[in-house]
Amino acid sequence: MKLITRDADYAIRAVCFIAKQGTNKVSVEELVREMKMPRPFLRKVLQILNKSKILKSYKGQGGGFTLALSPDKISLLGLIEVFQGKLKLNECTFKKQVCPNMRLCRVKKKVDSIQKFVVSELQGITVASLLKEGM
Amino acid sequence: MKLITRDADYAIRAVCFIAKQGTNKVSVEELVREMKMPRPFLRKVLQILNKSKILKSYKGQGGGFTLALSPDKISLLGLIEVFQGKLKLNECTFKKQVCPNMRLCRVKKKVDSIQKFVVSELQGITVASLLKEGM
DNA sequence: GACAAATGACACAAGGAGAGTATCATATTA
DNA sequence: TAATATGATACTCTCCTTGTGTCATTTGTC
Repeated sequence: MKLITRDADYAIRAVCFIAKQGTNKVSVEELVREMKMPRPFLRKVLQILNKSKILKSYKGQGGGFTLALSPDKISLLGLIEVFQGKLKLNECTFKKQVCPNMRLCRVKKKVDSIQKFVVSELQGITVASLLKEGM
Repeated sequence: MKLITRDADYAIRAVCFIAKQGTNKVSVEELVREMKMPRPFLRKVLQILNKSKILKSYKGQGGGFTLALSPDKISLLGLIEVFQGKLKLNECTFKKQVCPNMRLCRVKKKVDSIQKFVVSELQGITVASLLKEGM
């Protein structure tokens, strides 16, 4: 059970690195050298981050990526959800057909509260806060 | 991201039902009728619960399953870990080769603390507590 | 003892998700 | 216009989830 999948993990590291470079564009080449990730996979990750408007991309010679948002506006939760969809620990594997008492289900209620905690924790961690402590 | 996989979910419901029947043996037939789970899959789930000494099985005519432990000794965490292995949210997808600063990694630290919370919450929910509130 | 009724032990299979690759199209700028 | 970036997209490979199916073994009843 992974809370953070590989692509999300790559994304976190890449975004932190890009954030550190400020307004300087960072190319895929640079990231590959620096972080030793598989090039094609990283490219896909960056493209997704671009589409979801967390990064801004520049094509052509001298192109690359910069942040599209300020580092304190990018949370771990946000990055995770870009790749894994909305964080849901509480989805019942049985839909209505099997489990008629969804509202009363104590298991679901407990998992709901766990989920709330996890979401709020992940929301509180921003790229800015990660950089501050020297990642 | 599922916290509780399907087999663990089946297990929780089956164990609760069996617990309600006290010392009476419960057969697969009965469980299938009652809970509408696929028969062969449920059989597998029950066999696993038997092997991990949460249930006790009785072969032959009139056989079935009873609890091997008292309901307050069976936690949600225990049931989940039988099927999904030790609950670990905090395993870094990068081992040492890529991520040299495992100890300093703030992401890992945060996830560690989230994991501790989740584990302790799930440990606190027992079959006894589920039954008390009328599952 | 024979038979029926239960569980035990496996081996197999379909489907999807995670992780990664490969190729061509498009934009930029020197 | 050629070189250098990213964009779009389709494909592969493997493992995990969610099952199914078959035969063996045990046990209670007639």
